[in-house]
Formats: sequence, C-alpha cells, structure tokens
Amino acid sequence: MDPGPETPRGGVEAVDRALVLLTCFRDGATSLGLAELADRSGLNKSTILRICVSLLRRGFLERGEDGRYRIGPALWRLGACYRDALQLPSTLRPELHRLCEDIGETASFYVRDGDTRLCLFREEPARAIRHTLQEGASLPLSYGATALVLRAFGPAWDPNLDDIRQAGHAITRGARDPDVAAVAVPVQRQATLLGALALSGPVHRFDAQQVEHMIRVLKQSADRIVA
Amino acid sequence: MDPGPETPRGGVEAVDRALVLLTCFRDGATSLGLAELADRSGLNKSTILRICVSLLRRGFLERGEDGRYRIGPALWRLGACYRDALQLPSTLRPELHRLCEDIGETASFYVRDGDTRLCLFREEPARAIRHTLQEGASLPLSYGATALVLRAFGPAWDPNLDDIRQAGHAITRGARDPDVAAVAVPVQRQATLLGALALSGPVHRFDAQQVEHMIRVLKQSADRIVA
DNA sequence: GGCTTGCGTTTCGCCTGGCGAAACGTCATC
DNA sequence: GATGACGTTTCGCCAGGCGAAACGCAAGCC
Repeated sequence: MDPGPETPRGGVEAVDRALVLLTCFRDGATSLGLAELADRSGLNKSTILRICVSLLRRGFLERGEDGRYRIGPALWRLGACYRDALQLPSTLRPELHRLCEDIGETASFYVRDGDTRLCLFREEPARAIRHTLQEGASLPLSYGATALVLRAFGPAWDPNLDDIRQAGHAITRGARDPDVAAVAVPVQRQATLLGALALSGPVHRFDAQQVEHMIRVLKQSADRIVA
Repeated sequence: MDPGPETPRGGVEAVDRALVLLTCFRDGATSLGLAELADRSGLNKSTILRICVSLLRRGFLERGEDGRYRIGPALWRLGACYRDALQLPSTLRPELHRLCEDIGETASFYVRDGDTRLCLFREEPARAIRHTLQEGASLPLSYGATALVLRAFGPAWDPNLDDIRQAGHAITRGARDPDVAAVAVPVQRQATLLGALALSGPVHRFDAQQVEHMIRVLKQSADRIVA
C-alpha cells in the first residue's frame, strides 16, 4: 500500500489516506479489522478510526456485528455509475450469456484500467470443470489473451503485437495458470477499442479445431455487440 | 448534497468532502464538469480541484478528453468487493435469469441500504414492453413491493406490515409508476434476511391469476437460492 | 472588433483541523 | 495474574489545506 518512494505530490493528504484505506479491500479481503487496516495501509490506528467515521457515515464502509469493516453499498452504486459511463451496448451481457451457452466455456469482457485490465462482466457455464473468475477482478496487462488484445488494439502502438492486430484475435495457453487457455477478440466501435471479449477454460478443451470455432463465434458476437 | 442542518460531527472533513464529490454522480449523471460538481456539492472550486487530484491518482475518478470527470474503475472493483462481502449464493444470478425467462418479466434482487433499497442484480426479458431498471439503482424504502418485503422481514418490527409477513410476499400496482406492478418475496438464510426477489412489469400483465403464479415461482426460486 | 459570460486553473496568507504518541479498557490465551 | 492483541480515547502542537480573489482562455453576442 506504500505509494512508492516518492508520491507524485499534490492532492489532499486525508483524502489520499481514505482512498488507500478503501483500496486495502482486495484480493478477496472482504472484511478487515482495524489492526489489519493499519497493517495494510501503514496508517496510524487513530487516523484510520477518524477517517472511518466519514466513510461509515456516507455508506462507503460498513461494520459487521463482529466490529470488522466491510465495503459499503455506496460503492456498488458508484461501480454501476462507472459501468454506465462507459456506455457499453446493452447487448453485451446477453451476448456473453449466449457465448457461454453455445460454447460451454466461461465468457468474459475486460476493459483497460491504466496498466491493468478489469473484468467487467463474465458468464460461467454450468459445467463441473470450468474457468472461474470474478466480476471486478483486476489483472495485469503483462499476460493473458485479453491483455494482449487490449494492448494490441489500444492507443499505444506496440510493434511486438503486429501479428495479433493482423489476426484480429489472441490465444494463450497456460499464461496465467498452466491449466487455463483463453481466446480473445477486440470489441471496437468506430475504430476505438471498447474492450476485449474472451472465452476461457481448461487447456485440454482448447484444441486447434475448437479454438478456430471459438474465434469465429467470438468475432460474430463482437460484431453483434456494436451493431 | 447538503448534509442537513447539522452534520453529526466527527470524521475528517476533507474525506467527507471527497465522498460528497463522488456521491454527486447519481441519477444518471455519469460525467460532470468542475462547475457542476461545485454546484452539486456546494464546495469551493479550488477545494474540489485539490481533492480531485487524489481521486484521479487512485483511479476513483477519470477525466474524459473533454475535461469532464467520470467515476473511475477503482469503484467498479470495490463495488464487486461489496457484493462479495454479502456472500450471496452463486445461484442467485442464474435463478434471476431463469425467473426472467420463465415468466417473461424483469426479475431483480434488492438489498437494504440504510433507509433506501439497492438493486444489486436484475435480468430483463427480450420483450418490447418491459420494466427497465439499472443494477446499482438506489430507491426509497417508502414504496414498492421490494421495499415492503425488506421492511417487513428486516430487523425493525413494523406492526403495519404483519399481513405481508403473514402472506410471505408483497404486491404493488402503480406504487412508483402508475404503469408498473411488482411482486416480491424475501430471500432468507437461517431467519436472517438477505434481500428481496421481485418480478416487475406493466400493470396490465399482472392480473390476479398471473400474480398467483408468479408468487409460487418466486417462492420456489427463493428456496432454491439458499438451498 | 470589443464586451460579456462561463469555464478551469493558480495563487497565497491565515487559521484550524486533524495528526499520532501515548494511555486506556477489554477481551482471550498461557 | 501476567501477557498480548485489539479497539478506543485523549490532547497539545503544528503544517496542511481552505477559499477569496485573481487569472487565462474560449465561446457567444451585439
């Protein structure tokens, strides 16, 4: 949580600290005690307590009966506001569902978020063995099929990714997890990249023939989404 | 945005102001300029500018090319964290989908959020005429079928709602909007209320017979969700 | 062109909000 | 009853940041 050797100065210190506190809730840490917060944020306990009064009052935090802190409902509301601002087509979620049902693998939609990628939506099939991921999960841009697509079709021009731009899709096998494979295509509206659409699942269900089929279906979906 | 005649004291002023700023994004206001923010929040422009530096740095706000502010991706991530903390059964979303398909009306799930209710999930049917609402929408507890259920089965015991507790469901016709009707049932896990499950649509499609059918299906869904 | 209006941004001296070490109360555990 | 971990409260000191005002810019108007 340490902001680095030299924080780029500017801004309001107290606000910064509050945001650091909120950001402590990640990697599955859905509830935190005061000591854990102090530990993760590096802030003085009394400082945290004071800031939490404000966060609690405005619904940005909640307290369980055990006294532990949790993220509050205001953040769900604002999260929805983020999604609304993206003005994504309403066809996105239905298309994901359709992809997931047709192919029988997890379908997901990622957007770029600075130097990470953010899973906005996902649909999982009802199969026993499937790729599980959470909406809201934040992953690095350094690996993964959606990461490649977001980088290849994003604003910055990386010559290493010419082949992906050429092909119009990206495939990875075991990039993040040795058992997981994924295929991704860009979703573009008038030459601007909205995000990446992907199918992911166990690597053994992604042979050449199936992957080819997935790419075809993914591209059709991407087209329908922005149609 | 005025916190009332006398803010309940305590907390950190700068943090409070930052949260007020974020809360300005609602009612479909997905992007705001500095002047609008100043207007809505009642804060001095220079104060806002200073606070925004922190919010921008941490990804809680974004700036469009037009210079306007929008909610940032960090809030989507945290919104997901709120949902995770509720530990809602993974069966919820599929059940909503099933309800929506079987009945052909909008299916939604609400939780209590202080003195309002918050739409966590919703599924809309593909019909031309349907009830449209947004995930993340915040509505009052004073009217609506889900509001009645959340109040009737929540912690505070309101004797006016005995009949709803008795019946195990609530029905409203034209409570919020004269054209909209809704039926809602509680979702309870070991006697604690998780939220309210509802079907809503145009009032003319909610005659006595259909409503009875919906109630039956809703209760089955609620049971399956917590099974 | 000149005037006006609205916007975002920057400045700066003054003052108070809030920082944090330390002390405290309260549970568990040994 | 000693120890440790935790959440909470206190309080004196001081720098963080408040906000009126000034500024620069672009668009609209006569």
